[in-house]
Amino acid sequence: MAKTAKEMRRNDAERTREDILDIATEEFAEFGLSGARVDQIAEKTRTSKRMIYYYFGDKEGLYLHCLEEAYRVVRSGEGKLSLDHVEPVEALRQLVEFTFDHHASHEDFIRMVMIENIHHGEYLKKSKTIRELNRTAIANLEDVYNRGVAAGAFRSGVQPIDLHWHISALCFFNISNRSTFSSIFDVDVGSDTAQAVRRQQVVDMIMRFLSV
Amino acid sequence: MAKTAKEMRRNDAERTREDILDIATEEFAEFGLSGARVDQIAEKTRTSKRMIYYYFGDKEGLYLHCLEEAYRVVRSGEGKLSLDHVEPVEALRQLVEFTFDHHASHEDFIRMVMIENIHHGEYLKKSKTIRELNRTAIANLEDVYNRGVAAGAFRSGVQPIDLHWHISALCFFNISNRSTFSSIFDVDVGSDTAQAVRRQQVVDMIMRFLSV
DNA sequence: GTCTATAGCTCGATAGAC
DNA sequence: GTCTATCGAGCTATAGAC
Repeated sequence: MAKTAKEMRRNDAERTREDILDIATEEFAEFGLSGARVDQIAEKTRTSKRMIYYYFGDKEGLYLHCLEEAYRVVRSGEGKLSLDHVEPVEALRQLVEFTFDHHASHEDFIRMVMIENIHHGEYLKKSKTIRELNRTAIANLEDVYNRGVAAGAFRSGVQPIDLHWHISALCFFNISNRSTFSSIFDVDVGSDTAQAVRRQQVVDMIMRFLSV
Repeated sequence: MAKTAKEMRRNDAERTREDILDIATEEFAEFGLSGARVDQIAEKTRTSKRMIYYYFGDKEGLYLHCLEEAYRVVRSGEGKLSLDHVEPVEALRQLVEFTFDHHASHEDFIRMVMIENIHHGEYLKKSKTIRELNRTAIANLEDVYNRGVAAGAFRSGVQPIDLHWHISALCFFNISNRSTFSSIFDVDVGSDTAQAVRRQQVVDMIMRFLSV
């Protein structure tokens, strides 16, 4: 079915918005909120600075939209994991490995979260969208954990949110502090072999944390 | 003994430098390298913008000196721990608790490291000083770990640097991602009770990681 | 205190679909 | 005529530097 001219134009508008968001995310992730330059973002898009202000109001509005988009991408990736019919120990292992790999392949997301923490989370606070996106992340984990406790595989008494905290901490730090850690200890913690060891250790650590 | 006029002046100069460094660290830690304002730093010191450029060359030079100073403060704090005559399990517990508490009470340091990671560690790379400061941090840990293995309390085969990585990850993330984590899950992860639980869990996690 | 570059931001206008 | 997406030029404040 042929699109009407109006739809065509709306799609173009939508593509323009997405183009701006993609480029802006790269720039904010690389240089931070204050370091990123609206001029630079505009130059890299196929549109103009005028359109950035037209669609997003100001630099901070653009940043907030980029932050929301970054969370959306990551959580939608997590949503694709279906662990309902996997036995709990194996399910948890898969969940941890997935988080580790996913964070490693979404460095822009990690950097956006770092930057947002530098800003004391003030933009995230404004976004109902992001909070809603994350609620479901805990639900999956809680299900796996509860099944594991019921099966006698995990000790009881651990809060799902605490478990999530530990998984996040290990997988997040792996990317966020790679530069300084490598530099200080003169090792390349990002190398394939180093990452394989790290991945195994993180899984091991979470498993041991839950073992009875 | 009375100081000569020349010594007095040197002390004043030293105090001026330290004053600038202290204020600048606060500003960089709060706003980042690009976000911090030289004007603002100058205004908060008891000296002038002219002196900042006199002592530190430019904004980036000032930033690098602040980064070095932040590492110096933290590592000198760690140096005060003497664990040589404490039995290994207890020594490790103290070391983890110390790291946890120390990071929690030096938020500016955490933020400087976050900011430096956003900059891909490019300034840290330039600083021989910082790398040298950190070498000794591993040595203490290695001694405790080796004694634990010899005593049959820890499993063998763990690299001291990996152990350090895990301790750092958990203690660092606890501060670095506090804002976004609290916001997303509508909990105050920084509250006293939450921190007490977290501290215990982190110790537990490291102990379980090393248990035979 | 002063200089200069540049940052974020805005205005006026236009082309094309209805 | 109206509305929406778009553009280029330019304004104003302020940053780093000396």
